[in-house]
Amino acid sequence: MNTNINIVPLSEKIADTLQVISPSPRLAILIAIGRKEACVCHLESILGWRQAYISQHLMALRKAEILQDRRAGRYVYYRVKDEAILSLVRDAAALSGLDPQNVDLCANPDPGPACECPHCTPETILLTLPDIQK
Amino acid sequence: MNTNINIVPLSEKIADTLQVISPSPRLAILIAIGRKEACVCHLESILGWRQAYISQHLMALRKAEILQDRRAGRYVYYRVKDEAILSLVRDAAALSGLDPQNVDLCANPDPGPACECPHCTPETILLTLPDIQK
DNA sequence: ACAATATATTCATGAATACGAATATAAACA
DNA sequence: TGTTTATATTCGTATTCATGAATATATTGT
Repeated sequence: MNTNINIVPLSEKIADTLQVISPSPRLAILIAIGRKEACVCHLESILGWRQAYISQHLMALRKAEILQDRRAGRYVYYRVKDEAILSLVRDAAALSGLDPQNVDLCANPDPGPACECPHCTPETILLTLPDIQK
Repeated sequence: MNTNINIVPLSEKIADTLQVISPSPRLAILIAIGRKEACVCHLESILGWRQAYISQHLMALRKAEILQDRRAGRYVYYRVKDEAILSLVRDAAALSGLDPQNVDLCANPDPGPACECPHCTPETILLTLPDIQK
């Protein structure tokens, strides 16, 4: 069967997507977001990286239309547009000799008290918290 | 549930695999090989690239244990060790807005008369062919 | 032994990427 | 309005990668 599809342009298009997500900081961000949404301070707390560094990678992922952002006041929440990305990351984990379930287990963990966004600390709780790390 | 799995080393391990396969020349090679095996001149014929260029990428894929090689006289045949790699490439194609079936349709096409390896031109046919492009 | 063919490997150079530092922008607070 | 907080963006530099050119190695043919 003769096709009009040429391998070279096909693989270039596939490469465009894979090369956006394959740097490890971006994989970490995608896994950290998981199937929920997360804000930048959330990601800072989970990953322990500088805000500007995270923002740079968010910018690349946003530009590639892999992430969708939603602003709520000062906070910006990011969500993975297509869960197939996460599925692909799990498959890549399996290929790397890892248990794909570990990717799910890592996904969007509780960042703990370091993250004070409304998402993690609803107002009613925030008002009662002592002044920590301020 | 608290896990011992840290996102950062997990994503670094996944990145190791994804970064080996995500350059478009390597994707093209993996697709060209498909679920069969192919030799270097086969790939030359299909992809239209220089032999040394293809060999460099084959070396990287071999080093990452993604490809398995088999020598038959002068000819070296390459095969994709784990079909999950091809599955992942198909998924990446879908994410890139392509029809994953197109990846299968491209896989290991007939290279035509340019490839004279025993694989493509069994001896009985080779003996009867006129002297073309020699 | 030498030549031809198939393939692998190394090195140099230019391009692309990674990341830190600095700074800009937006929204809320005093 | 100015300050604070959350986040985005730009630029520079070091590092890594991509690829061409040259060459080395392995096998077969004469």
